[in-house]
Amino acid sequence: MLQEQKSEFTKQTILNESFKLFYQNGFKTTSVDTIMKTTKLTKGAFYHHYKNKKELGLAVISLKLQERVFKGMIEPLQQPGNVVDILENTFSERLKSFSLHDKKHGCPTNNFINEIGDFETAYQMALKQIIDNWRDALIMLLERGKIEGSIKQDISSASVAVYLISAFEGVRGIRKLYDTDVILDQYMSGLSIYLQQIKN
Amino acid sequence: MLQEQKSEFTKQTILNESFKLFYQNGFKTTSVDTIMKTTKLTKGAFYHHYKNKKELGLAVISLKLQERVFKGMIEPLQQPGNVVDILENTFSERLKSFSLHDKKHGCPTNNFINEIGDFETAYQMALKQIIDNWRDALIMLLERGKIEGSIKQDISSASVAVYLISAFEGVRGIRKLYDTDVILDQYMSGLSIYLQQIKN
DNA sequence: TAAAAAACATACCTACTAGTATTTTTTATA
DNA sequence: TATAAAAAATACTAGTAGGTATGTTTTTTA
Repeated sequence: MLQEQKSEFTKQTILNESFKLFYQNGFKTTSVDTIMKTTKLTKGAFYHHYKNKKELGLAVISLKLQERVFKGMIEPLQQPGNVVDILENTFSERLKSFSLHDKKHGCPTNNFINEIGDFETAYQMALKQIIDNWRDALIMLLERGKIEGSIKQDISSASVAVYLISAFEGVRGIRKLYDTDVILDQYMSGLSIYLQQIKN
Repeated sequence: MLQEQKSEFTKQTILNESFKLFYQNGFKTTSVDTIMKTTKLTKGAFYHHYKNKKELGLAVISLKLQERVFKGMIEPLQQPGNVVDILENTFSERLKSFSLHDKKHGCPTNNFINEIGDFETAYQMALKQIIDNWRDALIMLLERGKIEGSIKQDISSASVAVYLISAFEGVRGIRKLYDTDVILDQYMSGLSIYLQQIKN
Protein backbone atom coordinates (compact mmCIF):
# COMPACT_ATOMS: atom_id res chain seq x y z
CA MET A 1 0.00 0.00 0.00
CA LEU A 2 1.04 3.59 -0.52
CA GLN A 3 2.84 4.92 2.51
CA GLU A 4 0.58 7.94 2.82
CA GLN A 5 -2.59 5.83 2.67
CA LYS A 6 -1.27 3.31 5.13
CA SER A 7 -0.20 6.00 7.54
CA GLU A 8 -3.56 7.72 7.32
CA PHE A 9 -5.35 4.41 7.82
CA THR A 10 -3.37 3.68 10.98
CA LYS A 11 -4.03 7.13 12.35
CA GLN A 12 -7.75 6.75 11.68
CA THR A 13 -7.82 3.31 13.25
CA ILE A 14 -6.28 4.66 16.43
CA LEU A 15 -8.73 7.57 16.37
CA ASN A 16 -11.77 5.36 15.90
CA GLU A 17 -10.83 2.82 18.53
CA SER A 18 -9.98 5.62 20.93
CA PHE A 19 -13.38 7.19 20.44
CA LYS A 20 -15.10 3.90 21.18
CA LEU A 21 -13.04 3.19 24.28
CA PHE A 22 -13.29 6.74 25.62
CA TYR A 23 -17.03 6.54 25.12
CA GLN A 24 -17.35 3.28 27.00
CA ASN A 25 -14.80 3.73 29.75
CA GLY A 26 -13.94 7.40 29.96
CA PHE A 27 -11.00 9.39 28.66
CA LYS A 28 -8.70 9.50 31.65
CA THR A 29 -9.29 5.86 32.53
CA THR A 30 -8.56 4.51 29.08
CA SER A 31 -4.87 3.85 28.70
CA VAL A 32 -2.77 4.14 25.57
CA ASP A 33 -1.84 0.50 26.13
CA THR A 34 -5.49 -0.52 26.06
CA ILE A 35 -6.12 1.45 22.90
CA MET A 36 -3.18 -0.05 21.08
CA LYS A 37 -4.13 -3.56 22.16
CA THR A 38 -7.50 -3.20 20.42
CA THR A 39 -5.87 -1.83 17.28
CA LYS A 40 -3.44 -4.79 17.29
CA LEU A 41 -0.65 -2.27 16.90
CA THR A 42 1.98 -1.21 19.41
CA LYS A 43 2.98 1.80 21.42
CA GLY A 44 5.64 2.65 18.85
CA ALA A 45 2.94 3.19 16.25
CA PHE A 46 0.94 5.36 18.60
CA TYR A 47 3.73 7.72 19.50
CA HIS A 48 4.75 7.91 15.88
CA HIS A 49 1.35 9.34 14.93
CA TYR A 50 0.42 11.26 18.08
CA LYS A 51 2.64 13.44 20.24
CA ASN A 52 0.89 12.29 23.41
CA LYS A 53 -2.46 11.28 24.85
CA LYS A 54 -3.59 14.87 25.06
CA GLU A 55 -3.16 15.34 21.32
CA LEU A 56 -5.22 12.21 20.75
CA GLY A 57 -7.93 13.48 23.08
CA LEU A 58 -8.11 16.76 21.18
CA ALA A 59 -8.27 14.90 17.88
CA VAL A 60 -11.15 12.75 19.11
CA ILE A 61 -13.01 15.87 20.23
CA SER A 62 -12.51 18.00 17.15
CA LEU A 63 -12.89 15.17 14.65
CA LYS A 64 -15.10 12.41 16.04
CA LEU A 65 -17.30 14.29 18.50
CA GLN A 66 -17.65 17.32 16.27
CA GLU A 67 -18.80 15.15 13.38
CA ARG A 68 -21.19 13.16 15.51
CA VAL A 69 -22.98 16.22 16.85
CA PHE A 70 -23.03 17.80 13.41
CA LYS A 71 -24.62 14.80 11.72
CA GLY A 72 -27.02 13.99 14.53
CA MET A 73 -28.07 17.38 15.86
CA ILE A 74 -27.09 20.18 13.47
CA GLU A 75 -27.62 18.89 9.94
CA PRO A 76 -31.27 17.95 10.64
CA LEU A 77 -31.91 21.53 11.71
CA GLN A 78 -30.89 22.82 8.33
CA GLN A 79 -33.64 21.08 6.40
CA PRO A 80 -36.65 23.01 5.12
CA GLY A 81 -40.01 22.72 6.87
CA ASN A 82 -41.91 23.97 9.89
CA VAL A 83 -39.46 25.08 12.56
CA VAL A 84 -41.30 23.62 15.55
CA ASP A 85 -41.69 20.29 13.78
CA ILE A 86 -38.01 20.24 12.95
CA LEU A 87 -37.10 20.92 16.57
CA GLU A 88 -39.41 18.28 17.95
CA ASN A 89 -38.30 15.73 15.38
CA THR A 90 -34.60 16.38 15.72
CA PHE A 91 -34.50 16.09 19.50
CA SER A 92 -37.01 13.24 19.74
CA GLU A 93 -35.90 11.17 16.76
CA ARG A 94 -32.30 11.39 17.83
CA LEU A 95 -33.15 9.94 21.21
CA LYS A 96 -35.29 7.22 19.70
CA SER A 97 -32.55 6.27 17.25
CA PHE A 98 -30.02 5.45 19.95
CA SER A 99 -28.93 1.85 20.49
CA LEU A 100 -28.98 0.32 23.94
CA HIS A 101 -25.24 0.87 24.03
CA ASP A 102 -25.64 4.58 23.35
CA LYS A 103 -28.42 4.91 25.88
CA LYS A 104 -26.32 3.21 28.51
CA HIS A 105 -23.23 5.32 27.93
CA GLY A 106 -24.88 8.69 27.37
CA CYS A 107 -23.64 11.39 25.05
CA PRO A 108 -19.94 11.07 24.28
CA THR A 109 -19.58 14.83 24.01
CA ASN A 110 -21.35 15.39 27.31
CA ASN A 111 -19.17 12.72 28.90
CA PHE A 112 -16.06 14.55 27.78
CA ILE A 113 -17.48 17.87 28.95
CA ASN A 114 -18.21 16.55 32.40
CA GLU A 115 -15.00 14.59 32.71
CA ILE A 116 -12.42 17.06 31.41
CA GLY A 117 -14.33 20.26 30.64
CA ASP A 118 -12.85 21.76 33.79
CA PHE A 119 -9.47 20.12 33.42
CA GLU A 120 -7.47 21.94 30.76
CA THR A 121 -8.07 24.96 28.54
CA ALA A 122 -7.23 23.07 25.38
CA TYR A 123 -9.99 20.51 25.97
CA GLN A 124 -12.33 23.24 27.09
CA MET A 125 -11.93 25.21 23.87
CA ALA A 126 -12.28 22.21 21.61
CA LEU A 127 -15.49 21.16 23.35
CA LYS A 128 -16.81 24.70 23.46
CA GLN A 129 -16.56 24.82 19.68
CA ILE A 130 -18.98 21.92 19.39
CA ILE A 131 -21.56 23.46 21.71
CA ASP A 132 -21.21 26.87 20.05
CA ASN A 133 -21.81 25.40 16.62
CA TRP A 134 -24.83 23.54 17.86
CA ARG A 135 -26.26 26.58 19.64
CA ASP A 136 -25.67 28.80 16.59
CA ALA A 137 -27.49 26.35 14.33
CA LEU A 138 -30.43 26.34 16.72
CA ILE A 139 -30.49 30.14 16.89
CA MET A 140 -30.43 30.32 13.10
CA LEU A 141 -33.40 27.97 12.88
CA LEU A 142 -35.35 29.85 15.54
CA GLU A 143 -34.70 33.14 13.79
CA ARG A 144 -36.01 31.64 10.59
CA GLY A 145 -39.11 30.61 12.54
CA LYS A 146 -39.59 34.17 13.71
CA ILE A 147 -39.37 35.51 10.18
CA GLU A 148 -41.79 32.89 8.93
CA GLY A 149 -44.15 33.54 11.84
CA SER A 150 -44.03 30.05 13.35
CA ILE A 151 -42.02 31.17 16.38
CA LYS A 152 -42.97 33.90 18.85
CA GLN A 153 -41.13 37.16 18.27
CA ASP A 154 -40.55 38.03 21.90
CA ILE A 155 -38.58 35.00 23.01
CA SER A 156 -34.79 34.98 22.99
CA SER A 157 -33.52 32.46 20.47
CA ALA A 158 -30.24 32.08 22.33
CA SER A 159 -32.06 31.31 25.59
CA VAL A 160 -34.27 28.72 23.99
CA ALA A 161 -31.28 27.19 22.24
CA VAL A 162 -29.30 26.91 25.47
CA TYR A 163 -32.27 25.47 27.33
CA LEU A 164 -32.92 22.89 24.62
CA ILE A 165 -29.29 21.79 24.51
CA SER A 166 -29.01 21.68 28.29
CA ALA A 167 -32.06 19.49 28.71
CA PHE A 168 -30.94 17.13 25.97
CA GLU A 169 -27.46 16.68 27.38
CA GLY A 170 -28.83 16.44 30.88
CA VAL A 171 -31.23 13.63 30.13
CA ARG A 172 -28.57 11.68 28.27
CA GLY A 173 -26.63 11.55 31.49
CA ILE A 174 -29.58 10.76 33.72
CA ARG A 175 -30.69 7.92 31.44
CA LYS A 176 -27.51 6.07 32.42
CA LEU A 177 -29.02 5.41 35.82
CA TYR A 178 -32.13 3.69 34.53
CA ASP A 179 -32.77 0.39 32.82
CA THR A 180 -35.84 1.58 30.94
CA ASP A 181 -36.67 4.39 28.53
CA VAL A 182 -39.33 5.90 30.80
CA ILE A 183 -37.06 8.83 31.57
CA LEU A 184 -36.55 9.49 27.86
CA ASP A 185 -40.30 9.37 27.23
CA GLN A 186 -40.85 11.87 30.01
CA TYR A 187 -38.12 14.07 28.61
CA MET A 188 -39.78 14.03 25.17
CA SER A 189 -43.12 14.89 26.66
CA GLY A 190 -41.46 17.69 28.63
CA LEU A 191 -39.84 18.92 25.43
CA SER A 192 -43.20 18.99 23.70
CA ILE A 193 -44.59 21.21 26.44
CA TYR A 194 -41.66 23.56 25.98
CA LEU A 195 -42.09 23.81 22.25
CA GLN A 196 -45.77 24.69 22.72
CA GLN A 197 -44.66 27.82 24.52
CA ILE A 198 -42.32 29.15 21.84
CA LYS A 199 -44.75 28.34 19.02
CA ASN A 200 -46.71 31.22 17.60
CA MET B 1 -11.04 12.23 73.08
CA LEU B 2 -13.57 9.45 73.30
CA GLN B 3 -12.69 6.64 70.98
CA GLU B 4 -16.08 6.62 69.34
CA GLN B 5 -16.01 10.36 68.70
CA LYS B 6 -12.48 10.25 67.37
CA SER B 7 -13.28 7.38 65.09
CA GLU B 8 -16.35 9.12 63.75
CA PHE B 9 -14.39 12.32 63.24
CA THR B 10 -11.73 10.54 61.20
CA LYS B 11 -14.35 8.81 59.08
CA GLN B 12 -16.06 12.13 58.44
CA THR B 13 -12.78 13.84 57.62
CA ILE B 14 -11.99 11.22 55.02
CA LEU B 15 -15.52 11.54 53.64
CA ASN B 16 -15.38 15.33 53.40
CA GLU B 17 -11.95 15.50 51.82
CA SER B 18 -12.93 12.76 49.39
CA PHE B 19 -16.00 14.67 48.32
CA LYS B 20 -13.93 17.79 47.64
CA LEU B 21 -11.27 15.93 45.70
CA PHE B 22 -13.76 13.84 43.70
CA TYR B 23 -15.58 17.05 42.86
CA GLN B 24 -12.45 18.79 41.66
CA ASN B 25 -10.61 15.96 39.97
CA GLY B 26 -13.06 13.15 39.37
CA PHE B 27 -13.72 9.92 41.24
CA LYS B 28 -11.64 7.43 39.31
CA THR B 29 -8.70 9.79 38.98
CA THR B 30 -8.49 10.65 42.65
CA SER B 31 -6.30 8.12 44.44
CA VAL B 32 -6.64 6.92 48.00
CA ASP B 33 -3.07 8.14 48.52
CA THR B 34 -4.05 11.65 47.47
CA ILE B 35 -7.07 11.66 49.76
CA MET B 36 -5.09 10.51 52.76
CA LYS B 37 -2.35 13.05 52.10
CA THR B 38 -4.87 15.89 52.38
CA THR B 39 -6.31 14.44 55.59
CA LYS B 40 -2.75 14.18 57.01
CA LEU B 41 -3.58 10.61 57.87
CA THR B 42 -2.27 7.41 56.37
CA LYS B 43 -3.49 4.49 54.34
CA GLY B 44 -3.79 2.41 57.46
CA ALA B 45 -6.47 4.76 58.76
CA PHE B 46 -8.32 4.65 55.48
CA TYR B 47 -8.55 0.89 55.21
CA HIS B 48 -9.47 0.67 58.86
CA HIS B 49 -12.60 2.77 58.22
CA TYR B 50 -13.48 1.80 54.67
CA LYS B 51 -13.39 -1.62 53.06
CA ASN B 52 -12.17 -0.21 49.75
CA LYS B 53 -12.48 2.77 47.42
CA LYS B 54 -15.83 1.60 46.14
CA GLU B 55 -17.33 1.71 49.64
CA LEU B 56 -16.00 5.25 50.01
CA GLY B 57 -17.51 6.24 46.68
CA LEU B 58 -20.89 4.90 47.71
CA ALA B 59 -20.63 6.72 51.04
CA VAL B 60 -19.86 10.00 49.29
CA ILE B 61 -22.85 9.51 46.99
CA SER B 62 -25.41 8.51 49.59
CA LEU B 63 -24.22 10.89 52.28
CA LYS B 64 -22.57 13.95 50.75
CA LEU B 65 -24.26 14.18 47.35
CA GLN B 66 -27.65 13.17 48.69
CA GLU B 67 -27.49 15.87 51.35
CA ARG B 68 -26.28 18.51 48.93
CA VAL B 69 -29.11 17.95 46.49
CA PHE B 70 -31.62 17.77 49.32
CA LYS B 71 -30.58 21.06 50.87
CA GLY B 72 -30.09 22.91 47.60
CA MET B 73 -32.84 21.58 45.36
CA ILE B 74 -35.45 19.67 47.36
CA GLU B 75 -35.92 21.50 50.64
CA PRO B 76 -36.68 24.83 48.90
CA LEU B 77 -39.48 23.12 46.99
CA GLN B 78 -41.22 22.22 50.22
CA GLN B 79 -41.83 25.78 51.35
CA PRO B 80 -45.29 27.35 51.09
CA GLY B 81 -46.04 29.87 48.36
CA ASN B 82 -46.87 30.12 44.69
CA VAL B 83 -45.65 27.02 42.88
CA VAL B 84 -44.32 28.76 39.78
CA ASP B 85 -42.43 31.27 41.90
CA ILE B 86 -40.91 28.51 43.97
CA LEU B 87 -39.75 26.70 40.85
CA GLU B 88 -38.27 29.80 39.26
CA ASN B 89 -36.59 30.83 42.51
CA THR B 90 -35.21 27.42 43.37
CA PHE B 91 -33.61 26.78 40.00
CA SER B 92 -32.44 30.35 39.43
CA GLU B 93 -31.29 31.20 42.95
CA ARG B 94 -29.37 27.99 43.23
CA LEU B 95 -27.40 28.84 40.10
CA LYS B 96 -26.78 32.38 41.24
CA SER B 97 -25.58 31.18 44.62
CA PHE B 98 -22.75 29.09 43.21
CA SER B 99 -19.16 30.14 43.79
CA LEU B 100 -16.73 30.38 40.91
CA HIS B 101 -15.35 27.05 42.05
CA ASP B 102 -18.77 25.42 41.83
CA LYS B 103 -19.46 26.98 38.44
CA LYS B 104 -16.16 25.75 37.13
CA HIS B 105 -16.58 22.19 38.34
CA GLY B 106 -20.26 21.72 37.61
CA CYS B 107 -22.67 19.65 39.65
CA PRO B 108 -20.90 16.99 41.73
CA THR B 109 -23.84 14.64 41.39
CA ASN B 110 -23.96 15.11 37.64
CA ASN B 111 -20.21 14.56 37.47
CA PHE B 112 -20.59 11.25 39.26
CA ILE B 113 -23.52 10.29 37.04
CA ASN B 114 -21.59 10.96 33.88
CA GLU B 115 -18.37 9.42 35.11
CA ILE B 116 -19.57 6.21 36.74
CA GLY B 117 -23.34 6.08 36.14
CA ASP B 118 -22.71 3.42 33.50
CA PHE B 119 -19.90 1.70 35.37
CA GLU B 120 -21.35 -0.43 38.17
CA THR B 121 -24.85 -1.20 39.39
CA ALA B 122 -24.04 -0.20 42.96
CA TYR B 123 -23.11 3.35 41.92
CA GLN B 124 -26.03 3.48 39.54
CA MET B 125 -28.56 2.66 42.25
CA ALA B 126 -27.11 5.08 44.78
CA LEU B 127 -27.19 7.92 42.24
CA LYS B 128 -30.63 6.95 40.99
CA GLN B 129 -31.93 7.40 44.51
CA ILE B 130 -30.88 11.05 44.47
CA ILE B 131 -32.53 11.81 41.15
CA ASP B 132 -35.68 9.92 42.12
CA ASN B 133 -36.01 11.88 45.35
CA TRP B 134 -35.54 15.14 43.49
CA ARG B 135 -38.03 14.23 40.79
CA ASP B 136 -40.61 13.08 43.36
CA ALA B 137 -40.31 16.35 45.26
CA LEU B 138 -40.87 18.26 42.02
CA ILE B 139 -43.87 16.13 41.12
CA MET B 140 -45.33 16.71 44.58
CA LEU B 141 -44.96 20.46 44.17
CA LEU B 142 -46.46 20.45 40.69
CA GLU B 143 -49.40 18.40 41.90
CA ARG B 144 -49.97 20.91 44.66
CA GLY B 145 -49.96 23.62 41.98
CA LYS B 146 -52.62 21.76 40.04
CA ILE B 147 -54.82 21.50 43.11
CA GLU B 148 -54.33 25.17 43.90
CA GLY B 149 -54.96 26.13 40.29
CA SER B 150 -51.58 27.72 39.60
CA ILE B 151 -50.42 24.89 37.32
CA LYS B 152 -52.20 23.65 34.20
CA GLN B 153 -54.14 20.44 34.78
CA ASP B 154 -53.30 18.79 31.48
CA ILE B 155 -49.51 18.71 31.72
CA SER B 156 -47.68 15.67 33.07
CA SER B 157 -45.92 16.57 36.31
CA ALA B 158 -43.39 13.80 35.83
CA SER B 159 -42.50 15.06 32.37
CA VAL B 160 -42.03 18.61 33.53
CA ALA B 161 -40.00 17.41 36.50
CA VAL B 162 -37.68 15.35 34.29
CA TYR B 163 -37.29 18.19 31.82
CA LEU B 164 -36.48 20.70 34.56
CA ILE B 165 -33.91 18.42 36.16
CA SER B 166 -32.35 17.52 32.82
CA ALA B 167 -31.90 21.13 31.78
CA PHE B 168 -30.45 22.09 35.14
CA GLU B 169 -27.91 19.28 35.16
CA GLY B 170 -27.14 19.83 31.51
CA VAL B 171 -26.30 23.48 31.89
CA ARG B 172 -24.12 22.83 34.92
CA GLY B 173 -21.94 20.70 32.67
CA ILE B 174 -21.94 23.10 29.75
CA ARG B 175 -21.01 26.03 31.98
CA LYS B 176 -17.65 24.33 32.56
CA LEU B 177 -16.64 25.26 29.05
CA TYR B 178 -17.19 28.98 29.47
CA ASP B 179 -15.45 31.68 31.44
CA THR B 180 -18.54 33.83 31.84
CA ASP B 181 -22.05 33.39 33.21
CA VAL B 182 -23.75 34.23 29.91
CA ILE B 183 -24.74 30.62 29.44
CA LEU B 184 -26.33 30.54 32.89
CA ASP B 185 -28.27 33.74 32.17
CA GLN B 186 -29.54 32.24 28.95
CA TYR B 187 -30.49 29.07 30.77
CA MET B 188 -32.46 31.09 33.34
CA SER B 189 -34.25 32.99 30.63
CA GLY B 190 -35.00 29.70 28.88
CA LEU B 191 -36.33 28.32 32.15
CA SER B 192 -38.63 31.32 32.52
CA ILE B 193 -40.10 30.66 29.12
CA TYR B 194 -40.75 27.07 30.12
CA LEU B 195 -42.48 28.00 33.33
CA GLN B 196 -44.78 30.36 31.44
CA GLN B 197 -46.12 27.36 29.58
CA ILE B 198 -47.02 25.25 32.61
CA LYS B 199 -48.55 28.19 34.48
CA ASN B 200 -52.30 28.40 34.55
C1' DT C 1 19.42 -0.84 -6.31
C1' DA C 2 21.45 1.66 -2.47
C1' DA C 3 20.46 5.05 0.82
C1' DA C 4 17.26 7.76 3.22
C1' DA C 5 13.11 8.27 5.48
C1' DA C 6 8.88 6.87 7.28
C1' DA C 7 6.26 3.26 9.85
C1' DC C 8 6.16 0.34 13.33
C1' DA C 9 8.03 -3.03 17.16
C1' DT C 10 10.47 -4.10 21.48
C1' DA C 11 12.24 -3.18 25.74
C1' DC C 12 12.45 -0.28 29.24
C1' DC C 13 11.93 3.68 32.88
C1' DT C 14 9.80 6.26 36.57
C1' DA C 15 5.78 7.33 38.87
C1' DC C 16 1.62 5.95 40.57
C1' DT C 17 -2.40 2.61 41.69
C1' DA C 18 -5.48 -0.23 44.98
C1' DG C 19 -4.87 -3.07 48.39
C1' DT C 20 -2.40 -6.09 52.21
C1' DA C 21 0.49 -7.44 56.20
C1' DT C 22 2.43 -6.08 60.13
C1' DT C 23 3.68 -3.09 63.76
C1' DT C 24 2.98 0.81 66.86
C1' DT C 25 0.09 3.88 69.39
C1' DT C 26 -3.96 5.15 71.70
C1' DT C 27 -8.13 4.22 74.25
C1' DA C 28 -11.31 1.31 76.95
C1' DT C 29 -12.14 -1.98 80.43
C1' DA C 30 -11.60 -5.60 83.98
C1' DT D 1 -2.59 -0.89 86.31
C1' DA D 2 -2.40 -4.87 83.25
C1' DT D 3 -4.72 -6.47 79.24
C1' DA D 4 -7.55 -6.29 75.37
C1' DA D 5 -9.24 -3.95 71.58
C1' DA D 6 -9.60 -0.23 68.48
C1' DA D 7 -7.10 3.32 65.72
C1' DA D 8 -3.53 4.58 63.06
C1' DA D 9 1.30 4.21 61.02
C1' DT D 10 4.76 1.85 58.25
C1' DA D 11 6.38 -1.00 54.83
C1' DC D 12 5.35 -3.55 51.21
C1' DT D 13 3.29 -5.98 46.84
C1' DA D 14 1.83 -6.67 42.13
C1' DG D 15 -0.03 -4.28 38.50
C1' DT D 16 -0.75 -0.16 35.54
C1' DA D 17 0.22 4.57 33.80
C1' DG D 18 2.37 7.77 30.23
C1' DG D 19 6.28 8.25 27.89
C1' DT D 20 11.19 7.30 25.88
C1' DA D 21 15.15 5.00 23.57
C1' DT D 22 16.38 2.15 20.31
C1' DG D 23 15.93 -1.40 17.07
C1' DT D 24 13.66 -3.49 12.85
C1' DT D 25 10.85 -3.44 8.82
C1' DT D 26 8.71 -1.26 4.99
C1' DT D 27 8.34 2.23 1.55
C1' DT D 28 10.12 6.06 -1.16
C1' DT D 29 13.34 8.23 -3.93
C1' DA D 30 17.67 9.43 -6.11
